This record gives sequence, C-alpha cells and structure tokens, in this order.
Amino acid sequence: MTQKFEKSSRKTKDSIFNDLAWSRSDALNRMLAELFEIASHGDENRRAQVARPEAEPRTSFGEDARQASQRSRISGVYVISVAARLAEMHPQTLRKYDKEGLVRPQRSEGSRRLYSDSDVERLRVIRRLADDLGLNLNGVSLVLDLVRSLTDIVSLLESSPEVSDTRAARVAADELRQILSYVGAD
DNA sequence: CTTCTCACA
DNA sequence: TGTGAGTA
Repeated sequence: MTQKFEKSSRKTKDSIFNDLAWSRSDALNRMLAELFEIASHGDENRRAQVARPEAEPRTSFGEDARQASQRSRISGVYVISVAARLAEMHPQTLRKYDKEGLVRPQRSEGSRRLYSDSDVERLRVIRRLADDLGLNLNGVSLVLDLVRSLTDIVSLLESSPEVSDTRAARVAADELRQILSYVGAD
C-alpha cells in the first residue's frame, strides 16, 4: 500500500496520498497503540486479555493471524482464472491489482498467484468501491486502509469493559459498524 | 512487459 | 486530447 504511493511520481495529487499513507501507517498506528494502552490500563489480568490488533499481522479485513489460519485451513485456494471468475473480474485486472499492491495473493513454487477466500472477498469489495461508488484506485486503496483502521477501532471499543461499558463507546461502535457495512466490509 | 480500447473531462 | 482503468 505505502509502497504503491512511494512508487508514484505524480506531483500534487499523489503527494497528498503520500501524506495520508504516512499518517495512517505511523501516526494513526501509534495512536491506536496508545488507545489500547489506555483501554487496558490499571488491570494487569485483563490487560493480557485485551485484543491488540497491531500486535498481530493482518490480512484483508482485520482478521488476526489465528483467524486467517483457521480460515485458510477450511477455505480453498484458487488460481487466478478461478479467482477472477469468483470475483467476476478479468484475470488481467487481478494481475494489475497485484502489481499495484491492492490485492497480494500468495505465490506457489512456480510463482503462480494463489488467491484465498479473503482475497476474493477483498476483490469483491474493490469492485463495489470502484464500479458502484466510482472511486479510482487511489481512492480504493485509501478506503481499504480506513476500513482496516476502523475495524481496529471497533475491536478496541469492544475489547475492554472500561471502554465498552460506556454508552459513548457503544454508540461509536454502532456508527463505525454502519460505515463498514456501507463500504461492504462487514 | 507493451499496446490497445474506451470513458471521461 | 491527456489520463486512468481495463483488456489483448
């Protein structure tokens, strides 16, 4: 994602996206980490139980590594032609998205792209954002980043009783879930 | 990879 | 007529 923005050489518009990408990957992630510290403050026993999205490597939509491995155990792996059919897209489009860093499938020994179910799900979200909502690919990248951040925030709001017991937290979590479902990332 | 079409402003 | 997205 960030890589995509760095690679771009366009001046005005892409420099804005560069700043946004930097803001997300650095400042926002720090803020989320601090929020999780606050959420788990003062209770060492509970601290260990609080979910920490930034602590685990992530896949498409806020899945942690454990969920992803559970999913991959039961879900199929598709070559590009099958994945394209499932996502109702042209295989060339998938190659382009891979090059742009929008969807990064696993690779086989022969360097063939292997798409998981979550990859296909992500492709469907992209199709909705691009085709239905008319976003360009930079906009899609931005929204997918925001979705990931909002997903982290929702899990924060639901993770710690100190936070989730407040009315404000419940209202905020409901609001964010509505936004995520509108984007199609629920 | 490059090249082409197509939509759009 | 230049640019972005998708396609050949």
